[in-house]
This record gives sequence, structure tokens and C-alpha cells, in this order.
Amino acid sequence: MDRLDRKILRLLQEDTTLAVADLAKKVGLSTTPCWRRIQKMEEDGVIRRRVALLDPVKINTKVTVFVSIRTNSHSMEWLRRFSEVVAEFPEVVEFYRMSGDVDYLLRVVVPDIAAYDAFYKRLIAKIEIRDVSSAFAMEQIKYTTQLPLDYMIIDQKTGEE
Amino acid sequence: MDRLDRKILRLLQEDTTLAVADLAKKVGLSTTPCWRRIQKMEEDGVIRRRVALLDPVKINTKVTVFVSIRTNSHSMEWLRRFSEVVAEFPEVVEFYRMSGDVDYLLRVVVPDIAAYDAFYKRLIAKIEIRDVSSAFAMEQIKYTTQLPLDYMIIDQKTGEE
DNA sequence: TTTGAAACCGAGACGTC
DNA sequence: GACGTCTCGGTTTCAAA
Repeated sequence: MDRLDRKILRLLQEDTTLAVADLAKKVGLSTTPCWRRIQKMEEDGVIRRRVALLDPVKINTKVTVFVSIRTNSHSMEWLRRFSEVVAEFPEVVEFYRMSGDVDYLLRVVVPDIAAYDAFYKRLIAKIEIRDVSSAFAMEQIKYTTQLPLDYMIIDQKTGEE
Repeated sequence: MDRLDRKILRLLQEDTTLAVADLAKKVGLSTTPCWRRIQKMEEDGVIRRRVALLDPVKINTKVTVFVSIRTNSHSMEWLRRFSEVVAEFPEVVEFYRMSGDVDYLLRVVVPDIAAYDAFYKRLIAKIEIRDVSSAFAMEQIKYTTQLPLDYMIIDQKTGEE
């Protein structure tokens, strides 16, 4: 992968509506090679999928809650079961195993506090958890699916630009 | 919006590659009305954008760090400046103003701990922050851009299905 | 071996019934 | 909601660099 691939990815992370020909122009490439690079990156799994992003407000899920979880059961088995349970809840959009103080962190999206409370009850009904603490986001100041491309490992052969 | 719109959104949140005709079939609609519904939802801003999702591992940003921030300056002015600074860093993919103990929460993606340290130094060089605490994710168990559609406000006229 | 132009063909974007 | 048309863009081929 080189700088041109990076440019292509940068554009595709913003908008996949862009026609290959236009994209090629912006990147400074002609259509065919640009198209081939995209194909390759799809094959290689660099490009995972192409999806639609919706407006959380219009979908009635504007409230984000971060849920910190501590557990007693540090077994693989418990984690497996917990992962299964969490996967069932579409409200959980992110789920991390953490180092340090907290064991797991969830990002949950719901319409309002009442809905969060309902979600919470459904969750703890499904699985035993030692300690749960919820932090509410008042405002989402930034949210992007665009990963920084500056750390990409670049094939230097191509030289400048 | 009704149940059919919801079905359409569910599919588009998974994959925008799907041809309108195929999507229509899955939803149980013929092509034109399905296409028109999509158009409408784009106009209405329910569908925000269509983007490519990349593989964090391949892009060399597999480490997620949650950064909790406390500040002394609770002024609008400080927040404005802080937002500006944060917006400059592509490593910050999410940024929330929180209620309670912590004032702000960032999700930062980097290749490794060393890169996080470098990021951290660049950040605090740019703006005064009272207290910063970083929590590292060991594993990303779930990450989705698909919002739950169960809370959508549905026009009941259509009745069942 | 890689590139770019040009042709092919299917799908999207509408208008009309 | 079904057609039909028109157009544009993705895909492939092929000649040239």
C-alpha cells in the first residue's frame, strides 16, 4: 500500500457515493488502476464494508450511556456468556474489555433515561454482574467512523506523494 | 415512517452495496416505491451518508484508549477551544461531554501505547487540562455503526408487518 | 508489467400510466 | 405499484507505453 491507496481510503471513508472516475481524478490516477486498487483493498479486507450512517436524532437514539462493568467471574466461560448476552442487545453499539480498574465498558444508545433504565433491567436480568456504573453523555461533540490513516504502513517504493 | 422504512434502514445499515431491486425484494416491495422511500429518507436526513468501514488492524490503529478529562474551566469559551483542538486530531474518533464526575470523554485510536503517549503529549501541549486519566481497551468485543431501530417513531397507519 | 482509452452492459434515476 | 426509457457508472477488453 502506498500514498495513493491512502488517498483513496481517505475519500472512501468520507463518502462511497463518489464515482470511481471522479475519485480517480481527485487522487490523480485514471479510472482503471484506481478501480483495481479498490478491488484489491476489498479482497485484502482493508475495506471491510460499505454502510449507511443514520441520524441518531431521527432514529430516536440520541442518548449515549457509557456503562462500566466490574465482575467477580474472570473466567473465559463467563466472558463468553456475557458476550453472547450483550450481542443480543442492539442498544449496545460498542463493547470493550478493559485493563485496569474497570473490566468492561459498553457504549449504549437509547432515546432517553427511562429507556436506559429499562435496558439496564433487562441486562441484569440476563446475567450476574458485580458492579455496574453508568455515565451519561450530555452531548456528542464528535463521532466519526474515519480511522486515522497516518499510521498506515506504507510501501516506500513509490517515493514522494 | 413505517415498518417498511425500518426494514430498508436495517438493510442499508448493514450493506449499501445491495442493488435497489434486491433490497426491494427482501423488503417485499417493488423497485420504484422502494427507491422513492430511500430518496425521501436521504432528503429528510434520516440517512446521513454512505461510507466505507476499514479494518483497524490493517490500518494499524488497533488500540483504543478512553480518555477521561476533568477541567477547571467550565466556560463556553474553553469548550469551544477544546473542541477545536480535538477536531484537529484524527486519532480522536469520539468525543462526549459527560454528566457527573468526568467532564469529557474521548475515544482515541492509535497503533500502540507508545503512539498514545506521543498523542497525549501533543494534546496537552495544545491546551490546559486539569486532570486526564487514560483507560486502555484490551479487546474490542463489539463495534457497530448500526443503531437500534426499535425506538423509531413509527407511523401506525400501515398496520401489521 | 502496468496504464489508459474506449466499448459493453447492467443498474439507477426518473416520468408516465 | 408496474413499466419503460434514458443515462450514467462499474466492469472488462485491448492496445500502447
